[in-house]
Amino acid sequence: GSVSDMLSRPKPWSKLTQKGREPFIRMQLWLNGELGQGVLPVQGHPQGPVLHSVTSLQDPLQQGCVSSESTPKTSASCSPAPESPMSSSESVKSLTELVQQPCPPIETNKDGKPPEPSDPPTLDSQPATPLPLSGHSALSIQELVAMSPELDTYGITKRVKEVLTDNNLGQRLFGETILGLTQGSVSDLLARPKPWHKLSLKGREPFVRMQVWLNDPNNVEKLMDMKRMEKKAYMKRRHSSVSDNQPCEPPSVGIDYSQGASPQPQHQLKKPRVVLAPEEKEALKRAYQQKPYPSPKTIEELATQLNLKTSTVINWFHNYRSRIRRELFIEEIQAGSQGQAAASDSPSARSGRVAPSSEGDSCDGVEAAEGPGPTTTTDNAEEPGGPTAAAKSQGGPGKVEHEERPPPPPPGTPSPDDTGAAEEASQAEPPRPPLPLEGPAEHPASVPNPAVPAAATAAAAGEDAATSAAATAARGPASPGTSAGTGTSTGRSAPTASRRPRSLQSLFGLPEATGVRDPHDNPVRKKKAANLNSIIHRLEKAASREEPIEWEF
DNA sequence: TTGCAGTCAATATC
DNA sequence: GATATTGACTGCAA
Repeated sequence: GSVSDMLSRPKPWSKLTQKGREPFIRMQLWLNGELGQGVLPVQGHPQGPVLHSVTSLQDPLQQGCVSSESTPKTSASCSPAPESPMSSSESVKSLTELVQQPCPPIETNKDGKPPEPSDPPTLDSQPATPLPLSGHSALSIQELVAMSPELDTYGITKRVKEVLTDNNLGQRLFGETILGLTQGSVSDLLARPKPWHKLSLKGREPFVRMQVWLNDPNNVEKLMDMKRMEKKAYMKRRHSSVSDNQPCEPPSVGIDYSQGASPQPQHQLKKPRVVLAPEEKEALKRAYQQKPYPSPKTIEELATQLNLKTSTVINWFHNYRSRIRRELFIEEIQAGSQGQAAASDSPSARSGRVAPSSEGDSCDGVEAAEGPGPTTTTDNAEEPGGPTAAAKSQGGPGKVEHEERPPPPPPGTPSPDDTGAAEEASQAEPPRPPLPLEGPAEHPASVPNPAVPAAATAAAAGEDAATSAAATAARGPASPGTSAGTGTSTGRSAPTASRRPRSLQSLFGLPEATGVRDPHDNPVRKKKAANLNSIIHRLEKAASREEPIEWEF
């Protein structure tokens, strides 16, 4: 709607606000074929080295960026379409420079304004996560992301972890300073990176930042500086509060409820965090096992029986589905890097070969071949074969076509209706059926994978290991080939990667980042893809047949 | 409206 | 104190 309006009734430049000018600049760049080429330093800081690159073309915007600094707090500034400057053609050059030269992650504060001691918040605190990346950088990073070649997320996080631990740098510092994310997010990201092709543009951002950071020869040094400054600030603050005889503020440098003088009300407004009891979780898992996508009614019942808010139940299901998916990605990666690293260029494989330094550790205990097991009722998820198998089986196809479909009937699973499950759940420790929650309860892989129910089923149904493996391996590249592709993100990435400018290559220069992805020149891969497609096709058919009965198991 | 991705931030665990 | 986990929230897309 906005586009339509803009295209049919463009306002004169002079009447546009800075923000309003943005789309036009984008259009102009797009027309020039420049959009995306120029990039600001990821860690763009006020005095970011490349800032100039953006100027020429859009002065106004440039200012916008600057001004945006005043509102950088909200993650919004960092999100999708922040006021960001565009980059001009020359920025391409800057981009390269940027990446090759030490980018100034934390500088901002260094000279200009060191992180306020007493107000450490400025930089670290505040959910102002995006602080580190003020306005312009925010946008540029997006461009960068858009043009970025396929990155080996697994390898990147691995290296980041190494660097951080080697240098005794914390996730919080790194996250807030370099990524603009909180510690929890960083932890999650580092521990469970999603494969590049599964990431949305926004989701890729942190990885691009990490890559750029890794390429910065002074990265560690800068973080160290930052760390020192923080410490100093903290000491100072502590000192002053002590001398003032006031209760110390929460030491957390980064948090700042203490902001302002009225933390009180805030505290009161805070809702206590809900913590689900183990039994409740188990019950939910069981319910999930039977119905990953419960109907509102079911949710209602579950909530009632577990004495939870329905929103809590809803959230739980959302989170659980999504986290399981993540787990599977990881397993897939591990399995892939171990199994067919050489054969495919799926992210997993790539991660294996890419990071030579890190190579070899990615996989452990994952048997390439799995027994009949993937879907055994009892789900020996803990087994090496279990998760792997699950991951594999669900690998590409499922996600591809049936991602959000109700999962296939868990093989062997009786078909109690969800209510029953809930009931069961409500009873503290009921003698429950051999559901996967048991031992491996926590093991996502043991649960029907929401992401790829169909595939899982297929696998269970007799997809041979090779096929499953193929699914996994072919996943990345194969998917695009598939009619459905791997979902939107994949669709996005592929084309992008293929037309990325050289400068970007240099940006992400590392061999692994070069996105050596040519699904086409690998016959094996093709074969696998074909295989996959046929599986998907069959599954689809089967699925549509089942639909009428509502996937009620 | 529903589901998802991405995050935050409180809390648990190491 | 650092890191991991997880319930909740936001924004977006179908």
